[in-house]
This record gives sequence, structure tokens and C-alpha cells, in this order.
Amino acid sequence: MLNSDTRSRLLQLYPMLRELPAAELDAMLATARLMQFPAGTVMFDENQPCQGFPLLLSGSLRVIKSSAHGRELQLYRVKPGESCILTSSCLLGDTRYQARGIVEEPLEMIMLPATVFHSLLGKCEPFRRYVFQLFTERLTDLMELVTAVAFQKLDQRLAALLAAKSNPIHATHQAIADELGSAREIVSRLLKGFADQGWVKLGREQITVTNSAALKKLATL
Amino acid sequence: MLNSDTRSRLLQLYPMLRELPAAELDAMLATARLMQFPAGTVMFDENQPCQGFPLLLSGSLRVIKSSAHGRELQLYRVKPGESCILTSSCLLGDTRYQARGIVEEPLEMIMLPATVFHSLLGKCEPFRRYVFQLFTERLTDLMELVTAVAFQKLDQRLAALLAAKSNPIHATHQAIADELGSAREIVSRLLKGFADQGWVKLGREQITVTNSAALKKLATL
DNA sequence: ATCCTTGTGTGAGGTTTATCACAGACGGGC
DNA sequence: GCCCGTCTGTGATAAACCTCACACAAGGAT
Repeated sequence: MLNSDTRSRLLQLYPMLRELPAAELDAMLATARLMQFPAGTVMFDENQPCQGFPLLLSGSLRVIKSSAHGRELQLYRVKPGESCILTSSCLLGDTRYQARGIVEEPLEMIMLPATVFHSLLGKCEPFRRYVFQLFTERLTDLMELVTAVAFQKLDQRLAALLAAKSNPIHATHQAIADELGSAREIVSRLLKGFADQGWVKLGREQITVTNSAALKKLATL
Repeated sequence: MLNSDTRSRLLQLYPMLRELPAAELDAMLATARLMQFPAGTVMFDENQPCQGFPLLLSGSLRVIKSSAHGRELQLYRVKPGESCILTSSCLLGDTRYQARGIVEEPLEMIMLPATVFHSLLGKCEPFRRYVFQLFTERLTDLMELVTAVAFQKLDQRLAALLAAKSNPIHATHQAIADELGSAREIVSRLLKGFADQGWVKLGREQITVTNSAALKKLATL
């Protein structure tokens, strides 16, 4: 059961829930519990079965694939107001996770049991619309990711990443390499190049973008 | 309106349609028309709005992304019994295509108008399940594609492709390169390597796999 | 048969990215 | 302050892939 503060935050972040019939909403929330996880927690891993449908209240989750040689690539990030589409996929197809989910910033979330998820999907048009919407967004993201990985050089992808983040960026070069699916040294060298061009300023665990336009231009070349 | 032969083929390929109430099914089929397209037809292209929801009866469609420099990469293939999830995505999100669809083998299909698609989704559980199922499958495929492109060497991806196709394979090296998102010369050279190993026999527009196990092993290394 | 289009083989040279190895820099904890 | 783990810079080297260039082969059209 949720306290009223949590409940109002939930409705704030997930407007579609407000469209549910009051009875449905109450029934749903009765099954819900607030859960918290510290940064670094492995929420799920490849080949694990799925537990339920999460609704994020705060924090963020990185969904990644990792390679045999210790490298990794971020598929997407889940933020408050979203849910992990991979989980929906597991629940709908009754399959197992095909990626790993790692807590990035400490996470607060509500977990809906699989049965509730299925019943909502069957009964509630707004919920269904929400899930479909998530699917289409992720699909679009993934298609862009594929083409970026296949056709773009790393400097372009790095530039795009830097331009997309809020300034200044707090991250290690290793973390950025992991997001891009590359190696730390490459990222360091490319960043050095950007710094030499005067596009960014580098500090320990910090990158300050000073010429976002130049980065974006490189990214779309 | 469809003739009875077409209708029975449709029900054969799409069992979920048989679960629809008879009235729904008839209403749906009343709006449907059989369409045919020769190989090479561009069914849709990036940034185009979406026309309707296709149900394939025969032939196949390649969904690809193309790069600025003339290379292309196949995202997935649509076969009879399936539908193009990208189209569903467009219809659901009311967005535009983010890829190109090209007829590979001559295509016969039924096109459902967008309005019918939406109403079926709202009313018919089997149809909804079918669409969700498609989404999860494509999502899984795309995630595998991303990791393959990011982490696997081209020889591994080529080996996987060869092992997956029905033997003997009828295709040009260029077509294979386009499917993998690479260049023709690389594919030719790698194929030569496989032939030297005795894993395949090469002919004009034809590749005969003689050691599928070896290819699969390389692919999963 | 000859031409012509399309597909294939192959070498040389360059770019991009990965890998290994290590040195130095920074900052938190003691 | 000093130590020590983490983060960053950088060189050398190699692997993978791309690009260009061109020769040759196969098969259909005339």
C-alpha cells in the first residue's frame, strides 16, 4: 500500500493513470509497493525471468548489452515517467530478459505484479495506449542506435552524446565509453581532440561543453 | 472485397483472425483489397507518413536504413504471416517512417486502413495480442542486431547469416554486404576465406554451405 | 560469335578503432 | 601532510575494415 505522497507523485509522473476508472486505480495501487535500490544494483540480467512491471518515481536505470570481451553498450536509459519496455516485452511474450538493467541514480519505483499488468492491458485503454507509446519510442531509439553504431564514426557519436547531455557533464571517460560501446582510451583521445578545438573543457570526471553547435554539426555530418 | 481463395489464405496465415467475432472479421475484410507489388518496389521511405496496416500473403519485404555514403543495413525482413511493425509504430504514434521498405520477392498483401487498425486494436483482444507479439519480436531482433553490429566481427556476422539461410543461397555478394551493412569487397574476401576452409562452395550468385557447423561455431565464438 | 552488363577476385594503401603498457594527476581518507 | 585508489594522457603496435582501382568471368541479348 502506498502513502498519499507517493500516490500523488505517481499520478504526477504518469498522467495516464488519472484516466483510469477510480476503482481500477485503487485496485492497482492496493497491490503496489514502493521499492528503493541504490546505484549499481543489477535490477535484472540476461536470461532471467521477469518479475513485474515497474513504474519509476525517481532515479534512472541503464539497460545495457555486454560483450564477451568485457565491453558494454547502452541500449537506452529509463527515467521517471517511463517504464522498462524490455520488461513489458518479457511479460507479453512470456520470455526472458535479453539485456541487463543497472541502477544509475538511486531508484524509487512501484512494481506491478504481472497479473495486474495483464489485466490492466486487457481492460484499460489509457494504460494500453501508454504501453504502445513506450514500445514505439524504444523501437525508434533502437533503430537510430543501430544506424549510429553501423554508420557513424565514434567522434560523431561522442559529439552527439556530449551535445545531448545537460552541461556540465559529470562522468568518467570509462562511463562514456561504456555508453558508446567503445574503449576508454579512444574516448579520452577524442575528447582531447575536442578540447584542442576549443569545443569542450576537460576536468576530472567533468566535461564542460563550450561549443555545442560545433559538436552538433560534427554529429550530423 | 476479397475472393474466397484470398480469404482462406489470409486466415491460414493469420490464425488470430479466426478468433475475431464473425461480424468484426467480415467488416474488416469488407474494407480490404488485395494488392501486388513487383520486386524492387519502394513500399515506404524515411519521413513518409503511413498509409495503413499491411498483412502479407506472399513475398517478402526488406526494411533497411541507408547511410549518407551509399551503404545500407537491413534491420529486418517481413514475411507472410507477419506485418511491418514499423507501420504499427507509425500508426500508433502518429509519426513517420524511420526506415525504407523495399520489396524483395514479389509481394501480395492486404492493406487495412488506419481507422480499421485502430478500431481492431481497441475492440479485439486477439488482434491486440498479435500486434504486441510482433512488437516484442522485433524489439528482440533489433537488440540482437545492435549487439552484433557493435561487438561482432564481420566474419562472425557473415557466418551467422550464411548458416541461417536455406541452402544453397542465391544472392550476390553486394546483396549480402547490404544486409550486413558492409562493403562488397569485404564480403567477397571473407567468403573466399570460408571457401578456402572448405566451409562453402562459391558460384555466380550462389553460395553452397558445406559445413554449417563450422560457420555456426565461428558465429558464436 | 560478339558485345555488354553484371558479378567476382584481388592488390595496395589508408583510416579508424582496439589493445597494451605505463606515467602522471587528482582527490579522498587517514 | 601523505598514501593510495581512481582517473586521465599518451605512445607504440596491430587488427579490422574501407576505398579505389582494375582485371577477369559468366551469361544474356543482338
